[in-house]
Amino acid sequence: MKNGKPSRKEKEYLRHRHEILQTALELFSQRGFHNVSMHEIATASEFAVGTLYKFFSNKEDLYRNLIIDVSNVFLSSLMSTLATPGNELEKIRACVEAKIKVFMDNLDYVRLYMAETQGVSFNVKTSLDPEIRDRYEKFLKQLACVFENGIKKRLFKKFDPYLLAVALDGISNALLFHHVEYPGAHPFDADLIINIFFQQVYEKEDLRDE
Amino acid sequence: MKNGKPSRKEKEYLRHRHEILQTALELFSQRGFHNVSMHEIATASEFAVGTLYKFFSNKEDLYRNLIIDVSNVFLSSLMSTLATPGNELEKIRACVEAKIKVFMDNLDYVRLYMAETQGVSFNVKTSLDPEIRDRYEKFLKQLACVFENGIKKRLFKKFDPYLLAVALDGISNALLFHHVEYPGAHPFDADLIINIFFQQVYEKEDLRDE
DNA sequence: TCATGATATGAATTAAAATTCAACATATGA
DNA sequence: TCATATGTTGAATTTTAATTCATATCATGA
Repeated sequence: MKNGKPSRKEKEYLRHRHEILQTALELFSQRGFHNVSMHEIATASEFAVGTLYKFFSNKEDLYRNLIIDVSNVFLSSLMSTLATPGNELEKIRACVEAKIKVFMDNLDYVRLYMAETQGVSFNVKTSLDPEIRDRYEKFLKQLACVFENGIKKRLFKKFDPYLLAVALDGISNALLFHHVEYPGAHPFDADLIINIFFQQVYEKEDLRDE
Repeated sequence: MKNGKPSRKEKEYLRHRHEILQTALELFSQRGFHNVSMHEIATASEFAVGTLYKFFSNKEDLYRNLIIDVSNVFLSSLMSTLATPGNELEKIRACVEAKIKVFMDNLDYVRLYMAETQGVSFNVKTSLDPEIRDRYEKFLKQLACVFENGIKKRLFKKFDPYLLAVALDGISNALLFHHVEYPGAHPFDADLIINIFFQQVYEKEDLRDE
C-alpha cells in the first residue's frame, strides 16, 4: 500500500471490507447494535463469520469503524458548507440545506449517526464514542464561529454563539427526525428552519409588554 | 387492594417494587439496557435475582415499566403547564421553564426518557416503544394546539403549529442535552430559549434583501 | 410455641451470541 | 504442474447473561 497505488489485491480487500460495512450499516441502523448478530451480518454480506474477524477484530471494532465512516460522510459534508463564499446567513442556509440533503439521501447513515450523537449513545459501551463526540463538537464549534462572525458584523443579535449553534442544530435535528418517523405528515424545507430561527415567531414588535 | 386502602403488605410490596425500579433506572440511564445485567440490578438493589422475577416477568418487562413511570413523571409535568392560565406565550414559557426544572431535577430520568423519544430508540426491541411514542406525540400535539391558538389570535406568525412544537421541543432538548454533557460550559435559562425562538435572531428588519 | 402460607434466595440451568481455528479453496508464479 | 501463500469457511468452543425452581427464611395467628 504505502503511499499512492493500491494493488488489485488491496482494492479487493477494501471492496470486501466496504461490502461488510455496508451490510452491517443496514442491519444496525434498522435494529441496533445488540439486536444484530455477527452471523446475521455474515449471512447478509455473503461471507462466513470467520471472515468478518479477518477484517475486524471483533463486533465492537466493526461497529466503531462503521460509525467513524458514517460520521465522516455526514460531518465533512456539513463542514464544507460553512467555508462556502457569502455572508454568515448564506453560509448557515447552505449548511441547513446540505444537512437536509445528506439526511434524506442517507437515512441509514442518519439513524446510526443520530443514535450516536443524540440520545445518549446507549447502544455500545460508552467508551466508544469520545472520538465521534469530538468530531461533532468540532462541527458545532465551527458553526458557532460563523454565528460569532455574524454577531460581530451586527448581522445577528447578541446571543452566545455556541448556544445558537446548538439550538439551530437542535431544531433541524428535531424536524428531520420527525420527518424520518412520519414522512410526509408535516412537510418542511430549509427555508422553514431558517425562517423559524432567524425571523421571529412572535408577531408583535417587543416581546415584553403585551 | 381493590379501591382505596393499600394494606401494609401492599405498601411494602410497592416500596420494594419502587426500590428495584429506582436502582434499575440509575443503572440503565448510565449504561443502557443491554449493558446492565439482572444480576447487577439484583446486587445493587439488595435483592436476589429470583426476587426480581417476582416483581417483573422478565428484564424487558422491568424496563418497560420503568420507561412508563419515567414518561409519566416527565410528560404529566409538562402537560399541566399548558393548561396554566394566561396567554399562549405565557403557557409556552411556563412549559419551557417546567421542562428545564424537571430535567435538572431528574437527570437519570431524562437520560432514559431521551433515549426513548429521541435517537431512534435502539436499546430494546422496537416493539416496546409505541406506547411511549404515543404519549410523546400527544404532548407535542397539545403544544401544537397552543401554538395554533396563538396564531389564530395573531400573537404568533403563521407557521405550521405542529412544526413549531417540534422545533421548540428540539431547541430545548438540544440545549438541555448539551447541558447534561458539559454542565456549566454555556449557561442558559428558559429566557434564552424563549428569546431565540420568539425574538428574531437576525438583526435586520427583513430577511430577504440584505 | 409451632404450623402454615407468603416471600426471598442464589446455585443450577438454559439460551443466545461472540469468537476461534483446523481444514479447505483459490490464486500466484516458479 | 505443483508448492506456497493468501484468503475463506463454518462447526465447535467459549462467554455471557437471562431465567428457573427447589430450598430457606420470615411473618402471622392459632
